[in-house]
Amino acid sequence: MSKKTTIYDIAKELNITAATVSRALNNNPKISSKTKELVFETAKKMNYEQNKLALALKSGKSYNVGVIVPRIDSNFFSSVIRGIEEELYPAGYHVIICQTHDQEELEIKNINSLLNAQVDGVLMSISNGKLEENDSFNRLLEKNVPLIFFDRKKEINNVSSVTIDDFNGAYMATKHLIDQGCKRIAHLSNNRKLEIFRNRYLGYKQAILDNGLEFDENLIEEIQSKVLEGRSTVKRFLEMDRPPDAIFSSSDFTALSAVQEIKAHGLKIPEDICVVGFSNEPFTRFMELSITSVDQSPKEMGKIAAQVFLEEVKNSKKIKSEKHVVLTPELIIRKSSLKILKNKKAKI
Amino acid sequence: MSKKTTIYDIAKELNITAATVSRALNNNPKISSKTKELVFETAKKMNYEQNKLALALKSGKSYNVGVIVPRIDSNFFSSVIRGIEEELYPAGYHVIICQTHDQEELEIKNINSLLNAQVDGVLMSISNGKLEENDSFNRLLEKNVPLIFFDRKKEINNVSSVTIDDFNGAYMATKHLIDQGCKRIAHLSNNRKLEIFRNRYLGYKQAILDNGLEFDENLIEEIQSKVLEGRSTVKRFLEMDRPPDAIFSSSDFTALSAVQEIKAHGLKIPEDICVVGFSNEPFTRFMELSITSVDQSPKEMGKIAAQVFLEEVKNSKKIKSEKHVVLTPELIIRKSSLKILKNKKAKI
DNA sequence: CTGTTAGCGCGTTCAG
DNA sequence: CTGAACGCGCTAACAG
Repeated sequence: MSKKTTIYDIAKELNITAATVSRALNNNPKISSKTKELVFETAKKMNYEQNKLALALKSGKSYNVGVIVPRIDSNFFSSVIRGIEEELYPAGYHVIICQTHDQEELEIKNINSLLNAQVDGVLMSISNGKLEENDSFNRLLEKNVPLIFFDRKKEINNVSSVTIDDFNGAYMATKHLIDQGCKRIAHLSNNRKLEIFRNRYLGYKQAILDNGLEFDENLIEEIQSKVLEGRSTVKRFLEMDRPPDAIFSSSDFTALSAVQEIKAHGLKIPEDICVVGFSNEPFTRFMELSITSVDQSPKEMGKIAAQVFLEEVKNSKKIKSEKHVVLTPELIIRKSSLKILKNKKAKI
Repeated sequence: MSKKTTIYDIAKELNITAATVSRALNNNPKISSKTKELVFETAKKMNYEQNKLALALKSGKSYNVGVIVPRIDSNFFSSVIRGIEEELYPAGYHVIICQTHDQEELEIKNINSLLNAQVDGVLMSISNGKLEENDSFNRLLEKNVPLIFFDRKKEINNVSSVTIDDFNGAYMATKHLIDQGCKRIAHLSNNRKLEIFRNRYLGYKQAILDNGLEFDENLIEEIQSKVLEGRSTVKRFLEMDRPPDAIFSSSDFTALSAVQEIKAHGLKIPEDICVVGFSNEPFTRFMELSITSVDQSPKEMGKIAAQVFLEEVKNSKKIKSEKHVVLTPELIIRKSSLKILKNKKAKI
């Protein structure tokens, strides 16, 4: 109701200029401490609050940062966001969260909207599209809007990224299955045009080869990470002449569907077949049959992505240089893959 | 890199005034269609894009709307948000999502931040705090920022809300358990200072009383909706002299913990004890032992909340009037409570 | 140390 | 139908 008080109001109150008030409020050293005090006092008294919009117009900065993720209802992404928030709020930034639902058109729309909202930067995990000639990234770069990828990245000049070592995570997971005595390990993959899934595939493959197991293309399938779609693939696996004795999934959600399908077939986990997922979603721990998974320290990832952004903003004048942070994944071993007791160090 | 083109640039290009350009762009009827065409053409040619910040400063509108939820990694809230987005994006608004993590201090901080960001409205589901003398809501109202509650609301003058009929949802769920032959139905409640949990409690109670069952206070416990906290309570229930034969939980997450604890005790679901949750989170469907739950049509809820907001903005001059939309919940019956085959209509 | 002036980009009178 | 001028709230440049 009551009109917002501006620096002019408090200037009039004190018989000084708005400029002086502005300087005082910004702690400009050229202002006498007396007037500063006075200004701060009456500012408080009059319930003054800085108009961010005017500041934004003037400075060209909106203090808004866009975060684009495939979806927010996976613990991985919501945790990354949490990390970003924790780092960015104290720095005075706001976070605008957008979802692509893995649709490229939405991704482009989101980028345009954020550009339109004059965001100071964009932190994103790219969507699962064809990705061939999507130039929306370039539009960001043209406008000099810092862009930082996390998790799902793409190689672009001058664009920094924060990821985990997906190759190694997959390698560890597969090696663990091999250590458990598994000989035919299937892999539920995902769109391998995305680096993360390609790297998980490669890590899996390397572990197979390094350990003298047979590498069988038939045991690999590229599916969407939807719970239901995974089941048919697993069904096919189980009905093979030589079915797998383990499944390494590049997603916890497909790992879940694998568990369901395996049980439906009357097989036992981990006795008949072991299962390992990826992401360490909370449900993998809470299930009665807990699922082994690879943790990606998502909150940490978000924090670091935010830090990289803040640095880029600070050094905006200097020549941009890419920064690529790679976090180390951790294998969380649970029931779904634990055939052998830890201390036995069995050798099959 | 290249300076953004403004209406001045395109004015100079055409030897007219910025004002004319502005009017043309806004389809002001007083502009000749010829100049309009011309303006639109060159605007496109010069890659003109409206500076929202300037517009915001001028109009006092930021075209940003704040959405505050306890957390985003529950399907319920992320679906509500999805609904809000679908309604608000086409109207030119952006959505800033904030999480309270059920901490009142964060709630207050979020409101202040949003206020600071000059949002045009706030849609929120209140947090699980003491809630006694929290005046941050009033600060919104004082500044005439439309506030709309969804799901978790609070009675405040001039504040609209969108909720489901929690009483009835709980009543239906409890009645269903009674129809299944259950006689001692426990209730996992939650902070009953929040209307939703109070109403679910009341619906449960009413169903018990209406059907001549014994209402036993010992079978009710007010817990946080954390998976782990629930287990100890269920443990206590199961170790009673006369343990319950059903559990109605006001949250799917505690329902999940109940299932785990019951299984750990070697009891069978639904034969020995039935379980019903609330919210219809996806995992209730995907679990091997699927859980009966009450669906809250979250996306619909989000859409309606957004519509109510848009209306309030449109009629900002008129006297504000509260609007309270109450959606009808739906009981989704699954394995965890299905003792009796549907068609038998048994009567115990 | 502080006042004056100007401009960020837009919409909106008020004239013509 | 269109131009000139102003103001939104703030900061930065230039004076003094």
